[in-house]
Formats: sequence, C-alpha cells, structure tokens
Amino acid sequence: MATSTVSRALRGLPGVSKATRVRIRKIAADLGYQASPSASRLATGVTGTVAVVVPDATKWFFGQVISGAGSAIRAAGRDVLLYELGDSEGRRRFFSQQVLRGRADAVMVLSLSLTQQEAGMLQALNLPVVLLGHSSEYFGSVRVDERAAARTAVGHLVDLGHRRIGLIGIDDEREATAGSAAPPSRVAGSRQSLLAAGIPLEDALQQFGPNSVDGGAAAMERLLSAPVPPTGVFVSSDEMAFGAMEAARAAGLDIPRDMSLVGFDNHDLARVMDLTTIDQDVRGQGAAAAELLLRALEPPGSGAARQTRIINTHLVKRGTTSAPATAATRSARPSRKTRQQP
Amino acid sequence: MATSTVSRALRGLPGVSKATRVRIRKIAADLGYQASPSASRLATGVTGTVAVVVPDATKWFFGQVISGAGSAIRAAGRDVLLYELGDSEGRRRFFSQQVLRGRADAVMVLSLSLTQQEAGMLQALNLPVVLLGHSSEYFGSVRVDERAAARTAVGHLVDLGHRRIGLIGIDDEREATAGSAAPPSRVAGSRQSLLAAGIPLEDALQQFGPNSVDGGAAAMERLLSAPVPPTGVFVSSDEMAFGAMEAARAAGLDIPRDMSLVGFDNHDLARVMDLTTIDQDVRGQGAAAAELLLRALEPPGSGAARQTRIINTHLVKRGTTSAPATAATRSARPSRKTRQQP
DNA sequence: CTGAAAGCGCTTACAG
DNA sequence: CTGAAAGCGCTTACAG
Repeated sequence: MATSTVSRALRGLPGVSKATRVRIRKIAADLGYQASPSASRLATGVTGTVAVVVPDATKWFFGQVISGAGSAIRAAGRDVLLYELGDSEGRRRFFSQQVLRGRADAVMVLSLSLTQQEAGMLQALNLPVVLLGHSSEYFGSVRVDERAAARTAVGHLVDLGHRRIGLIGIDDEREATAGSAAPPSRVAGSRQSLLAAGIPLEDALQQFGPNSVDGGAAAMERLLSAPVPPTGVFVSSDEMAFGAMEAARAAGLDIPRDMSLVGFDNHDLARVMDLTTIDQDVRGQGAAAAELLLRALEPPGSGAARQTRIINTHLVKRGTTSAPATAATRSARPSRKTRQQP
Repeated sequence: MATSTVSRALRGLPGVSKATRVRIRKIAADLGYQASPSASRLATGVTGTVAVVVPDATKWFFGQVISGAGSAIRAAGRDVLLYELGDSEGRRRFFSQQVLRGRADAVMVLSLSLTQQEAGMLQALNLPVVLLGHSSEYFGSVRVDERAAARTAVGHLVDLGHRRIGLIGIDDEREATAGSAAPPSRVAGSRQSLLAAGIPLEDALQQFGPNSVDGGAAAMERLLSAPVPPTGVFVSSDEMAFGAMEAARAAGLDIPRDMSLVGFDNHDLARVMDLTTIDQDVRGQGAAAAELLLRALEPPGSGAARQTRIINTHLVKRGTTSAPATAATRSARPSRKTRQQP
C-alpha cells in the first residue's frame, strides 16, 4: 500500500479499485487518520481556506455576514479565516503587508470603499475577491440596489405627506471602523426621491456620522437644531436610527407624531424598537458572496467571482412612521408614547 | 546565501552576522518575499493559528468575544480560525471529526456546556484549550462570578422592595445555538438571593427559553400567566430582556411601575432601551481568554492555559427598575410609558 | 490498478 | 558565522 494509493483512495480520485479503496478507508477510520493539512497545502498550493475581512466584528451587520458566509464556506468543506481590521492602523497594516499571502484561496471584503492602492494590493494577491456592500470595477460584488432602497424609504415618508425630510448618512472617517461607509448611492437615491417629489435639498437636513447608536443620536441632535427641523428622517442604518429615536425622545418629541423615522437593515431589534426600516437580507448577502467565491474555486472556475449580484430589499412598515402632525393636532393631542400600544 | 541563512536572518534567530542579516532583509523587502506559511507549518508543526469556536456569530455576545479575542490574537501575530457550530448537527460534526487537527495551535470554546465525550475529544487534540463562560475541570476558563452577579441583580430588586420576583433563564436545548446555555450557577445565585431575603421559590416564577428576543418574550408571557405574576424579573440576557420588555408592555404593563426588569450583559443597546442590567465586560473576557492561550503557546508555556480567570461584573442601574407600585398608586396613576422621560 | 520517486518550500541539526 | 543535507507529510506525474 503505497502512500500514493492511500492518498488517491482517501480523496476519492479515480484509479483505485473499489476493494482497496474500501479497505484503506476502513483502516483510516479505525486509526482516526487524517491527511496533514500543512503537507497537502504545501504539495498542492491550495489552503482550503476563505478569508473574510471585516471592519468590526461587533457590529450586527458583520455578524450576520460572517454567519451567512461562514456556513456556506464550511458546508463546502473549507475553513474561515477571520480578519478584523479594527482601526485605520489595522487597515493600513492589512493592505500594506500581504497578510493573506499563502493563507487563503479566496477573499471576501466587507463594506470597505477601497482606495486605488488597496484594490491594487488585493489584485496582486492573484486570488478570487468578492466585495460585499460596495462595488468595484476590479472585483465581483454582492450588494443591494442602494438607490432603489433609498427611494423606497424616502418615498414612504413622502407618501405619508412629509415635506421636510431629513437624511442621516454614514461617515466613519474619524471612526475605529476603518473608514467603512454605507455606499454614497444610498444618499444619492434619497436625494433623487426628494427632487422627484419637488422637495428642495437643504444642507442642514443632511447629517453624517459614525455608524453607531451614538452617531445616530448626535446626527439627530444636529437635525433638530436646524431652523425648521424635519418631520421625517431616513437613517442609513438601524443602529443609528435607534440612537436617533433616543435623541428625538430626549428632545421631548413623540414618535411618530412629531417625528417619523425610517431605518436601514432590519436589525434583529428593529421589531422590538418598532422601527420602520428597509430589510436587506444581510445573511443572504453573506451566503451569496460566499457562493460567488466558492464557484470561482471550482475546477472550471476562471473568473466566476467577477460578477455583481444584487439582493432584493423591501420596506418593513412599523410604528415609527405616520403622517406628520398638523399644527392643530400637534397642540390638541397630549404628548404620549405610542410604540408599545398593541 | 544558503536558504538556511535566509531563514535565520528573516526570523531574527542568532547565528547571523549583522551585515548579512541587514542585506537579506533588504533584499526580501525589495522582492516582497515572505516565507510560505504552508512550508513553515510543515517543517515546524506550528500553524500560527488560534481557533475560536462559537455557537452563533450573529449574537451580540459572541461578536464581542470574537472581537476582543481576535485583536489580542492578531496582535500576537497569529491568525484567527473561526468555527461557528450553527445547529446541534454542526456541533456533533465538530466534535466527532477532529476538524481542528493540524489547523490550529490552540482552541477557545465559547459558552458551551461540554459533555464528557466532547471534553475528551478536545483533550485528544492535545492543544491548549480555554473555555469562556463555562468552567471545566479539564481546561482553563474565563468567566464571571455568576452567583455573585445574580445575587447583585436579584438583590437590587429585593432592595427596591420587590417580594414577588421572577426569573428568566437560558435553555437552548431546542435551539439552533447548539445547546449553548448560561451557566446554571446564574440561576443558582438568584435562588440563593431569594432565599436569603426569605422569599420562597415558586416554580411558576422560573421560566426558561432560548437566548433571543422571542425567547424572552415567550418566557415573560408565561410569567404573566402565573396566578400572582411577579413585580420584578431578573432576565439572564439582555436580548431576552428586550423581548420580555416588549411582552410586558404588550400586556399593558408599564415599566417600571408595574414591572421591574434587570438584564444581564450590558448589551450595546441596553442604554437605548434604558435597561437596568449587569455589565460583564464581554470584550475583556475575550481578550483574557486569548491571553491565557497565547501564554500557553510561549516557549516555557507548559500548562499556563489551565487557569481560571474571573472577570468583574457590576450593576448598571437604569430606568427599568423601581420600587413596586402599591395597590393604591397602581389604580391612582394612569398607565403611561416612562422610559423616554428624560 | 498499484507503487517508487521527485518535489512542494521551508527548518533544523550538523559540518566546516 | 555560513552552508549542504535531510526531513516535515503530502501529491503528482511516471513506470510497471
């Protein structure tokens, strides 16, 4: 029994008689023998590993992607190497040294707007790369139609009768999450929607901040200090929307009577917070990105990874949106909290 | 320039003249040369990788641990291999085949109450193992003093004057999270506290369910259907507490007037939900577990991983707890939502 | 269908 | 301090 025969038998390659295959497998099972990963890697040049690069593993969004992508990757018999960038220093380190070299067969990069050099470095790796949440001319990507989703969100506010509509966008430049940002098209889509409704854009009604509860609260506070504050706000993430709700209530506003809010994500807790939001099947996006990569790793898989897959979104109407209060109802009705009313 | 000299120079081993070391490093930098990980692994038997095993990467708790442990592991120049168990089938697969064999130098296992066989399999790996959130006679562990924390939580309710106190515990046996469970000692601590206050235990006031918003809501519904429902409840996780809040409000109760709630975790959103809870520095627990493992991997590191590290907890008082309403105030004051009142 | 041999790219005694 | 050689445990043409 030469090692070559054992190798072929265990991997199910042709050229081994059924009898010896069975015998070898039985012995291997009895002995608990497994081929050494390091040795196979060296011999084949294949690591059997997919790297998942995230800005911050503590964010709900990334947890969903890691889980969705991870289960697809594991189902394909491959390992998940997790790279968390952390801060901008971590991002620099990751992209300057070729950390992934020889450690993964494919790379998934989440929610990063890549600079020219960063894209170049990823290409130099000469591995299938798929982006999630952003697109690039160089790599495949999975994302939602940000424009359409934003139009739906803002359109919902317009349909309810709102005319002063604020926008809270993501801008993490001063943040630990390494410059991760929601696609600018999300903001662009909102603007389109406002213009289509004949609502003029106002700088004071567009605020940006880091993607966190506190970032959303701060942005809402800025919106409320506008000469004429908005009656409805589209917030680029649910976490920011939670903060915005908190800030609006702290300012004595009733939601949705004095302030309507639409989020983005359909976070696990959006239902509890009774937040109207855009669902964007984040887990599904992770799985789709993994599939693109796995397909690129299949035998024929040349550039199969270089595709764009668009995931559907839909509006989930909940209790944070309603028609704006008229001046009359505003003073007539006593301020009362509403979201827990069954 | 023999490969052996290059190898020594690049790894900073002694026995290389300063001149050649400098020259070799310069050339390597110019060429962007890096030693092949697969080849070094095969030659040394060291993978430079730490495996982190989690039941479910989408849970807030695990995201925090992954982040805290991951950044310590990465800072030590090692890679993070992420294993998400998913469902009980995934758990079975993980523990039956020796998936980690030859893929990691150390293993961190989160929030799993290990069976005898599972512990045996981990030991057979012959690698440093550290548990997080559970302890075991066989492995090192990082956790909080569950009993003390639970006593603090329940003690807070007792101090406020509550005498009918409910308990919501975690029991994921029917759940996808692979039997992850909060330590039984958390429940035990609560019971101690009740007994110390002279409050008899009642089965109807102890409910268990999966660690999720829905699990918490369902458990609260069961508590509310008790002959005499509790006026205060200690919930074993913040996510469950969010669900419990929702269910209590849906039943027309005002929090904290009709129902006080103490959670466990100090989840990112606990502040927004104004939830009184036990903070248990989850990120710090992850970092501590990583340090235990990293220390065990150091040259002298024999059984350094086999320690128990206890992380401090503290009560964070917020708006979901107050003295129980007396019968008088209960009918006198109109039902009103309170948490947003600044 | 089976086996012997070379090679993957490092590291580590061992000589010099 | 430097280099030549063996070895880590696989896989893959190549012979038989």
